[in-house]
Amino acid sequence: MLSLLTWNVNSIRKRIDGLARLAETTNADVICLQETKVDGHLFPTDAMTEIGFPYQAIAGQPGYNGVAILSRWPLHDIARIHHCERQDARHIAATIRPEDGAPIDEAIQIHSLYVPAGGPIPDPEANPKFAHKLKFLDAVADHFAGGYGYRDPMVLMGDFNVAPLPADVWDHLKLSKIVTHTPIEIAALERLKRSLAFIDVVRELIPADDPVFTWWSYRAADWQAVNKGRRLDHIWVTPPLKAHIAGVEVLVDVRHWQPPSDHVPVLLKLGKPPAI
DNA sequence: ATGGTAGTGGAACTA
Repeated sequence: MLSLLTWNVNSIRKRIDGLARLAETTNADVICLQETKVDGHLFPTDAMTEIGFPYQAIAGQPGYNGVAILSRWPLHDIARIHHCERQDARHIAATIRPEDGAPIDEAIQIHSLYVPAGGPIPDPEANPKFAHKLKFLDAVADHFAGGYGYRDPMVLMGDFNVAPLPADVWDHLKLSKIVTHTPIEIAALERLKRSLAFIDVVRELIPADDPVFTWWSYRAADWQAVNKGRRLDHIWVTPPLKAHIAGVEVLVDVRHWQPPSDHVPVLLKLGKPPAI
């Protein structure tokens, strides 16, 4: 069994205790992080090694963005990927291999992705941040379509900043013109999904009509009572891994841990496919 | 249509 977890930490330096607790409670083999908000030389390398993740692929910048992959197993072919002619640290990939002892049959490529939030106005003409978000989603789709095949075992996880289904937000009608849930973004996310025939693991196991949220704004005093959440964080796999999906969990309780990120982790367990 | 909070870095920006 291989456990992979994704979490937008909103500053890794504020979430070291939370990551230690997650390492203990989930036995994750691999953790993909987004919004580490730290440049490389200030990344808490030693702290992450101490909690069980000596292998680290990091891409950082001061103050904003920042992605990483932490692993109990060696990481190969680390790639810091840039889109839209920017140097933003939003996409990093690495491969784990069975010959290193990882509990997998074949090498798996793992991607940690942080899609731009897109600003408040859902109009690419009026809002350059929203235009960037749409272009970024297309660029990632082109990157996958051009450089990989859907037969490659791959896990793509991270903060995609889009809640595609009606049950991925607290009120579909109220949010249909709100950035993260507009039709134009959802269409761009669907194009990305089709680039490698990705499978949305959470919706593979949880009925499409069941509300699932991974993010609650900091600005609600009692986030749980109000429960105005959205499913912005996702785990997708390519078709070869579909039969290996052994479980998925949104760790909602982590939103209570102090001090909290506004996002919660999502956990995927991959096992051997059932014998036929 | 506004404001509510968190984080970085030490003001203004991003989310």
